[in-house]
Amino acid sequence: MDMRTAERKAKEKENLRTLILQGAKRLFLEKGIEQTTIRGIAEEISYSVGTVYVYFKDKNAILHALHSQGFSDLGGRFQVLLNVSSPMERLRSMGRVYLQFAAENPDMYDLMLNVKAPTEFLHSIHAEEWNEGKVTFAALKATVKACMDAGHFKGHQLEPLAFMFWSVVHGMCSLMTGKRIKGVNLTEPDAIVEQAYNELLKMMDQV
Amino acid sequence: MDMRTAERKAKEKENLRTLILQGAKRLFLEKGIEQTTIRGIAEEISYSVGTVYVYFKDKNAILHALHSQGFSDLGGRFQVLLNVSSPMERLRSMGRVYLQFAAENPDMYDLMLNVKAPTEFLHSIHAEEWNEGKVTFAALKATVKACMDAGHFKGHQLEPLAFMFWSVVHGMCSLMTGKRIKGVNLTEPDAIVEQAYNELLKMMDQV
DNA sequence: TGTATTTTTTGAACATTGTTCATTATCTTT
DNA sequence: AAAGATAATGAACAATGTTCAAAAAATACA
Repeated sequence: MDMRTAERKAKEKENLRTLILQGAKRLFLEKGIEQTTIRGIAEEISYSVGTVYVYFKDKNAILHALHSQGFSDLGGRFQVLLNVSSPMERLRSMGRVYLQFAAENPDMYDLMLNVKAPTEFLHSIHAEEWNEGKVTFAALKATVKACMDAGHFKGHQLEPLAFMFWSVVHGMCSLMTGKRIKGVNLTEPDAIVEQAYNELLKMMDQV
Repeated sequence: MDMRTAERKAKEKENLRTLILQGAKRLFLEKGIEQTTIRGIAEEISYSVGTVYVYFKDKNAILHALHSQGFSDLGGRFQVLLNVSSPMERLRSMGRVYLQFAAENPDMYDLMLNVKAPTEFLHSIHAEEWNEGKVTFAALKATVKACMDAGHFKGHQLEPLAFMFWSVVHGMCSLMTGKRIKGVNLTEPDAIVEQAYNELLKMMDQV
């Protein structure tokens, strides 16, 4: 096959792949994850069901690709925080950014950290590592380490402490996106989350 | 209808209802939530599919009933802790009990706090309150309040603080049951969770 | 340019799911 | 024992993920 046509074909392939992903994301954000069907995606982009399966092994592969996009987005927001010089302020900002990301993209957050499909996809291709999670957690750990290097969190261990911070904000996001707060509390979910995060910051200040 | 036969029939109805639930739970714990089908449940207890629908509106109703059982179990474990007189020690124990419950019953925990079906059931019957969650959170709030009454957590607000505590332990449980830790960390999930909880306790001590 | 080969796309077909409801079977009353 | 009420049934339906032989389109070659 001609060199240049090969290149073009590769590009067309990549384009169709992203087209499928775009259609999937559109449906996914519009109608929710359960209501996003392969047939729906195919119709959305005016291709047949079979074509979708040429570009993606199965539905889990599509959801995994979308989940990766979500982490890429979140990672980009974390990058911006490198401008914040004070490690403690950077850590506080990371939490706020994380909470805001989940509040703005609840379905995406759900897909990234609650839905089983993405990790099941990893399992199906015999990948035992979860890169997106590793990278995100590494960013958090680096920030916590900088705090400790600056003299904070004396008597604490880096990794468990970082995991604890992740757990707090993830727990809040999970309860929020899962609509578990609404049924329990009278106040607005967003408000209680913000207040709760401030309680954490208060505690952190005293350490 | 005869009074006593009416009673007997009511009892039989109740029995079949719990039989269905038992079968559902057995399948659910054995093969996971996705693989638990109405047909499977019916076969498990040697009844027909139609019968299941006589006793439960739909699949969500069954999953909601199981989720309620889970909260009932957890609530029972919390009751035991009323024997712990020190409010702070009671609070610490509640966290441990919560973490242990999730570690011992990961699928149940998932159903109780991650899976959408139970809350969707509530929505379908136009119930805006989530009783199981309310009761559980109330128990936590009461304990935190006792701590504050005893002079702890000065300068903190009850409800946001309690929600923050819930978020930490729930976040840990969610990351654990969702198998999000394994792909990120080399150490054992159980170990990092225990260490992270200890980091939280350290922080709480200094407040 | 016309034909052969390779690549891409298609959609009918299958298995499995939740759900419904007319029919059948069982039990209760008279 | 017959009539009436209650309970259980499972065939049928619509929707889903998935497969794969066939058709269509693109490319290579003469």
